[in-house]
Amino acid sequence: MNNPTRTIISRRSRPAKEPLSKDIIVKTALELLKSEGSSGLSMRKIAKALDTGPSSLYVYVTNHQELSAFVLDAGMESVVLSNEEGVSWEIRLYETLHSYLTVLMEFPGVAGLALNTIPIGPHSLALTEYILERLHEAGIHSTSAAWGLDLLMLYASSVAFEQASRAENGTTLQAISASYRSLNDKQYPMIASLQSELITSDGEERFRWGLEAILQGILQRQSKFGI
Amino acid sequence: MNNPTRTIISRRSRPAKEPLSKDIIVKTALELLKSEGSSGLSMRKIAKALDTGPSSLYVYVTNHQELSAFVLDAGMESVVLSNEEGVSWEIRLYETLHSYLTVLMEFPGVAGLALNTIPIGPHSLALTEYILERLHEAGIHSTSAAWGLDLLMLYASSVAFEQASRAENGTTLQAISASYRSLNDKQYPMIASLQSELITSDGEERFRWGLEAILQGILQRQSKFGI
DNA sequence: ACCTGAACACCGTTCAAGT
DNA sequence: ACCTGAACACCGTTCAAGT
Repeated sequence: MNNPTRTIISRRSRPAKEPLSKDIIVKTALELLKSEGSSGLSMRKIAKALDTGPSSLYVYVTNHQELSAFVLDAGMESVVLSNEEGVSWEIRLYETLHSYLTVLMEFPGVAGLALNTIPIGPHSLALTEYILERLHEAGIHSTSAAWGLDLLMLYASSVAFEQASRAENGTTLQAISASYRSLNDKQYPMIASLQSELITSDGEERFRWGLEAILQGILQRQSKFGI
Repeated sequence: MNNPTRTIISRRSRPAKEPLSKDIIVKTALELLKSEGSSGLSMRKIAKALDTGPSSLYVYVTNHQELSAFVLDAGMESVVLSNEEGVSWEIRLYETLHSYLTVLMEFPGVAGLALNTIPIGPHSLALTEYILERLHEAGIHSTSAAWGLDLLMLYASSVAFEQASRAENGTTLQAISASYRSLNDKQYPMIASLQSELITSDGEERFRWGLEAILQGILQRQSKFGI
């Protein structure tokens, strides 16, 4: 098959422009999202990055919202489903959701999509399946498992969304603490007395705290009511 | 001072246009949000509703984001802080957060703002103070109270946001259940087996379930670690 | 079958000019 | 001090026209 006389068949001179495809559109969109934040996810910018006009994209994607759903799922590809041997379901769940959070924060804008979009792409489904497996291991079944899944993903997504959108808006912690400090402590005594606790933000520890609170809540509700 | 000869001084003929003010801008914006969804919250539409050009708004508001923050707080005015006598902190908290959820869903778009924006307006602060009071009653203090507050508000806001944005996108429950039904149950056995539970959606009951799970989680973490 | 240009109906924001 | 018009730099989407 490998005829030596045809050695220099050379890469057949590629057309100046590679043809478009859903795949490279989604990939380009994801890169733009990473480099420019959620304003990078615009039909026009994606088109420009691909050296074409916005109308060209509509051959591969029916509208901006559908593209967003694809981008979300593509982003989910890099979530690591923790699968070490001999590690408790709880730790594996935490590690995985932490990875999910990290991915969402790496691509600002994807977090918004995660709340907007029904996660039915293959990578999202893999994550969903994984979480349900861990809950099953924990003895959480049926309605508790379904609603618990929802609660856990909602938690991680909204933490990421809150974080990302405040970062994009340039909301500094200082601005928040300044506004709390200026409060009338007669009118808002609880807020005033909890000032420093409200501002504290080791994100990592806080995220874990919330996750464990939710998990314990789910477990306890289940054992109490046997739902 | 009241000279009878000047009786018919009459309401001095008002100018054809009432002067603008931050107040009526915010009120108009809130109405548009209610009637048109989150796309109603645009400088141009608000201006048109006030029969002026968009540039006029910038006298009273520095930009769209600041206006959004005002609108969010104005929306919070109608949250009912449950204050019946002899009712447990838990029920009062549930009722109040349910009212918060209802308000957020009545104004689609406000839910997004609640996640975007630091809630430092007077009505938001009143709600914050109220929740901290109830947590205090429940014996939840310090870091647990601060983080618990955050978790509860994040929960209600994100449930509303998810609901509202799916409503705006026209995502039907049927679409979701159809996509779950079409799944390969070898690849996603857990999802397949929990199909009906995943789709179930008595919003009310589900919201309450999540809220109680979170509260129990907070209470238990506190008693366990004494944070 | 795919790509393009031009157009339509929108955005937020600025700024010189008017009263 | 307030309001206006016009402009700038953006959006998503459509559609007739080209290859």
